[in-house]
Amino acid sequence: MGSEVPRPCTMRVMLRARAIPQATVARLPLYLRALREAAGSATPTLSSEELAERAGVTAAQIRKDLSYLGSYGTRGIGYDIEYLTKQICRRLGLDEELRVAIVGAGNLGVALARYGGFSNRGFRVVAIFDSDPAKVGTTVADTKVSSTKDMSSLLSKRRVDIAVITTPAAAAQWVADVVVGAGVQSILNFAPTTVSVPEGVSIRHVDLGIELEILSFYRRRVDAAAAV
Amino acid sequence: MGSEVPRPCTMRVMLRARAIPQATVARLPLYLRALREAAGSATPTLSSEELAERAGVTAAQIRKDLSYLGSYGTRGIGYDIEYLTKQICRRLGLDEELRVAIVGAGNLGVALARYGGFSNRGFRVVAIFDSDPAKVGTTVADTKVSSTKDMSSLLSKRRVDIAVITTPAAAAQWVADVVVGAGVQSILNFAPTTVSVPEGVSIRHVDLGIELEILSFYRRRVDAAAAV
DNA sequence: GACTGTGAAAGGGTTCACAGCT
DNA sequence: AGCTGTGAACCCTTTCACAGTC
Repeated sequence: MGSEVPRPCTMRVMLRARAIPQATVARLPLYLRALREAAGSATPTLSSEELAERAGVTAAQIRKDLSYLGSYGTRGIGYDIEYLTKQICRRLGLDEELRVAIVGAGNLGVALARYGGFSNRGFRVVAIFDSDPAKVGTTVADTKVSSTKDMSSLLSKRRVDIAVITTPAAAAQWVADVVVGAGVQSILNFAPTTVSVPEGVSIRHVDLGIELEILSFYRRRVDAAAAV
Repeated sequence: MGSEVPRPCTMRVMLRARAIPQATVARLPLYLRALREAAGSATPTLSSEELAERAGVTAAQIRKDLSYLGSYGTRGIGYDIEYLTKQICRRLGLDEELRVAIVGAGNLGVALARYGGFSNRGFRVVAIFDSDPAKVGTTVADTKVSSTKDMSSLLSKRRVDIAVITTPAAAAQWVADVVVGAGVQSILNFAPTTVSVPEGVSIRHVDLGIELEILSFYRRRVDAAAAV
């Protein structure tokens, strides 16, 4: 995954609780996913070791990470699946529905709009935009595609929390500027280019080509290992 | 960024050159992208500061990272765009075409197959698989969709380097097992579940829901900042 | 006995600051 | 003068090991 989020100074904002390290924040959703998978299992509790196994990290890591949230486990027993799930959700701000807009109704944009993983995780796609007049007015996954000309007004009217950019690289910075101008403070960028945003706005980058290029590097190393 | 790649021990394999830190490897593709964007510019060279600006990192970081590759810059001048591009490509193993298979011809799989960013970056989609008989035989982006039953044989016959998993979560582990069994050593997993692979196989995870959940956390923090 | 929570130690990664080249 | 390359300092993250609790 590509990513950059908080300036160190943004973190210092947290006054009350222990600050949660970035690295931990990035893993909490992983634990959440593992907990949901485990929700149907026989026992209502889970040890750090079992959770670690499911999430693909070490048990010590789990315990350390969860300790930043508070003491939600029981010594000698483990963690209550349902309770821990609720606590992590709360800490991630997932206890209220988050409203998502997708900008760019190309293949990827449409794929994301139809992606089932959003709705059952508390996200709702409330707007889809495209600059192509032929696409404007069509319906994708129960949502009408709007013109990018109307972005500014519609973004605030529909109270969008997160904007997902799936336009070509050339349009990405412009889209980000408009979106930020409309008050959106969180952006997920799939366009293969660097996008800059003002202080206080969070942006994460996902570049499919980059993921493949990183794999390419380690492929070579593996070959070398085989050759030794 | 979702991801896990090399056990620490895998790194120790490198005998000849200075080992390149993981964090640096993950940034090299970023520099590559920035260099390509700068390729059309007036000057044939670029300072670490200019490159940093384009890639969204600090100049010191650029210099440190590039120093792991060798001394490819010129003091007082900067880096030659074309030469540096070539060197990074070589180090990432991108000087030969890499052959990609996509498993799962749903919305996301099709979007990826059609994604232009692959071909112009040296990747070639040579196979697409799906378990749905209705999809098998159809053509997506000039490639015939094959049955997942034929994966094992086709993966080796077509010399696939990297497998991309875009199936539902329930099928992901099975797909990974088959793919690894066929000799593929690099996997990019989009299924929202943890997949385990044997030592020596590289896997990276991209989970769209997780990216949104991470953004959700920092959204809260930003609100807190505004409130202070 | 089993398992969590956490200080302390170890390990990586980033930033600094400047020596060294052109 | 301008900019790279790099040891050293700093900071963040992970791992260890064990005290604390059920």
